[in-house]
Amino acid sequence: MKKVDVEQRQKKILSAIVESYIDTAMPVGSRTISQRFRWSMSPATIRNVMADLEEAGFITHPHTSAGRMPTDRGYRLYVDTLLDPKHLTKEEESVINRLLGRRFEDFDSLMHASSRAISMITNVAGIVLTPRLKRSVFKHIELIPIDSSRVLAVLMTSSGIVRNSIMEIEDEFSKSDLVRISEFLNQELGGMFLGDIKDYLTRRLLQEKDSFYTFLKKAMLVLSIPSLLRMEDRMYFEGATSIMSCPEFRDISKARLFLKLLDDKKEILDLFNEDMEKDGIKVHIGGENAFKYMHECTIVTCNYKIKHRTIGAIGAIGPTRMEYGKVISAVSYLSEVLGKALEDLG
Amino acid sequence: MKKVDVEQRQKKILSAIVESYIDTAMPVGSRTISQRFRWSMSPATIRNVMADLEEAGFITHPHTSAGRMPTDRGYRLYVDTLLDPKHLTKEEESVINRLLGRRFEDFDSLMHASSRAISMITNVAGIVLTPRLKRSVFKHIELIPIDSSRVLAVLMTSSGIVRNSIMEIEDEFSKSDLVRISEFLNQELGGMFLGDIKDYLTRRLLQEKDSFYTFLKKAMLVLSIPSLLRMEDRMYFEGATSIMSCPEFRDISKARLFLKLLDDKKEILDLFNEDMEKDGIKVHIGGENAFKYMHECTIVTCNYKIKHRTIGAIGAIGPTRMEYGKVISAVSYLSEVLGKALEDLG
DNA sequence: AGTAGCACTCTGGGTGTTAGAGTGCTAATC
DNA sequence: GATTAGCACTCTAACACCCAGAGTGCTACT
Repeated sequence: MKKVDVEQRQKKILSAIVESYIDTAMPVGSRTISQRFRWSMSPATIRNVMADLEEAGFITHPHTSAGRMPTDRGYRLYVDTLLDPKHLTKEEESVINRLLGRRFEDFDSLMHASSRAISMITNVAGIVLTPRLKRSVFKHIELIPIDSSRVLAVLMTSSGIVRNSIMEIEDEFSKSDLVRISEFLNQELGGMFLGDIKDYLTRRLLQEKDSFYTFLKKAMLVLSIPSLLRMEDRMYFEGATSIMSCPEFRDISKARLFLKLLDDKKEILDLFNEDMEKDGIKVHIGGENAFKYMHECTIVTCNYKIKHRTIGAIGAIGPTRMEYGKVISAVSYLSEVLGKALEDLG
Repeated sequence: MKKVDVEQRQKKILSAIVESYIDTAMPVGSRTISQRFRWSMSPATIRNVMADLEEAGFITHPHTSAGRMPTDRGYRLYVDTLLDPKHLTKEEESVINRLLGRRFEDFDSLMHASSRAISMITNVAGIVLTPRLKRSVFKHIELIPIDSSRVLAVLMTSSGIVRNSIMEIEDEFSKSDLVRISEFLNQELGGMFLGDIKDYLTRRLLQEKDSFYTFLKKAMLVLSIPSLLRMEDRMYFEGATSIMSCPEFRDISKARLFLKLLDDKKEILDLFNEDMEKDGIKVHIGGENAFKYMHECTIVTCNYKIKHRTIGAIGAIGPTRMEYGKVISAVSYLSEVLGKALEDLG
């Protein structure tokens, strides 16, 4: 890898190219730049600089007589060092406030609203991951007998997520069992991360004997209800339409590929989950993504927190040619708003 | 409106045109038909018949020297009287069984699986509406105090839908209130349709006095928790990708319109809700739809039932040129499967 | 170092042409 | 009288072709 030492003027011009290209989706020529921007340099000079930039791998041209466009590396440099932090405009903030300002009484619509807000502001697709259950804190469980063979279990986390599931029981629980079990669980597990519970109970189990042992066993059975503690992987998604108006999707097969990517949620999920480990905005540009379908996309993610603890992720996905400044600030801002809204909800 | 009296041979040929067009997406000429089908008629004869069919409004041609393609009216006649009921193939049934054969412990994935099944079999988009809450029967309500100012309400219907919501209370409920209220509601409302509850309680309210009056008021307050009894209008949707491979969406602007239609769920929802009133398969072809964005689409819907009572709807949406036979049988079959699965789930 | 000039290259849009598919009509045939 | 063959006509889709315009790279000049 060559050392990256791009002097001031080159940076300026790269910036100009990236921004112009993001704006128009057309390869930009030396003339355009020398006109569009004030600092006086003749097209010829700019051409020389461009040649350097091209050699360094920051830009290419699709054919000899075309203007230049950024490569992934070009975008990368731009995002990392050239992009001046953009603030959301008044209108954009008002969009967010309109969509997220009200008090949400349910979870689902909050998620929807968030992803919609991203897509509306940035014109790329917005994605919101539900808070990871395993990162949530146990608050309360309630076991409600429905009939002789079934129990409704309701689990609540301290961040206000409520999950419920109906559970078949085959005589193994008496009514008093249920009461004791829920009391036990509520006492023992309060404040514990859901992800840690299983281990904890297993450890306890090894220490106990006889009657309490079987009791504990039953209690664990309750928590093993698949859909109750299953690590939720839902993904809220909005904006497939608006993204289709990008000129890059003029070619229908490209559009189809993109839609396919969105369909195949697993890969996206993995990426988000991985990113969640780190704090702040993460940007994955085109070929940097391992997954081949993402090679023409950029994905921006950001974790969101409840009470200073990362609990989920939010992001945007669109063509490499996206308005990085706007997308990054929108995602970043919304991650905060969402966190707050979730705290309120809980 | 002309009287529709299309003699046998015309019907046969219309059928052939529709089927061939559905198959190839190309206007079909007289030669094609005379070759593709065995009954021996010369292209010339067929042309004459075609001219009649065209005059009657069942087919058109895009320009003089092109073959014929069905009009909406043509499709309509085909669907209503010419289509022989198609059975799903072994593979198709196995797709359904694979996707829906297992026992679902949660509602969400069942809905997803159903819409996915439709889209996989038919190659058009599958849509499933969640069971309408107002058509569901009250089974049980549980009020769980969370802290001094909040209560978690969990509502269960006899079809196994569980809805929960957190409710702010400002001192108006004591703990014993909550117990009494839930006992009261559970006794009084069992077996009642959720849609009828509000009226019922209001009527009761008028008859009562004093202390019981205020009690009832409180009870009603509980049930008015917006997200608890809000008539759920969620829609599960699958198959935007596969539908994009239809040749009609070669033109990106058409594709965009279609995606827009899918985005704007309200119109679709209205249609489904209306259709739910009637039993069985409903087919809306192109221009028959009131909503302009649907003019190039066909929507097939079918109600589904739990214990012989219609509770929701399922359907498919795609370009007018869809495989009507397959779509209709798939939707119809899945409505039954889904109903059964929901009964199991409950 | 920066710039002007120039030859060169490549694309995209427009035009012209043609083969082929399909029709409608008329006249011949069963 | 219904069917068919034949023929003139029409329209499209595909291809070749050309040309203006945009943009480059290089060289020579300031």
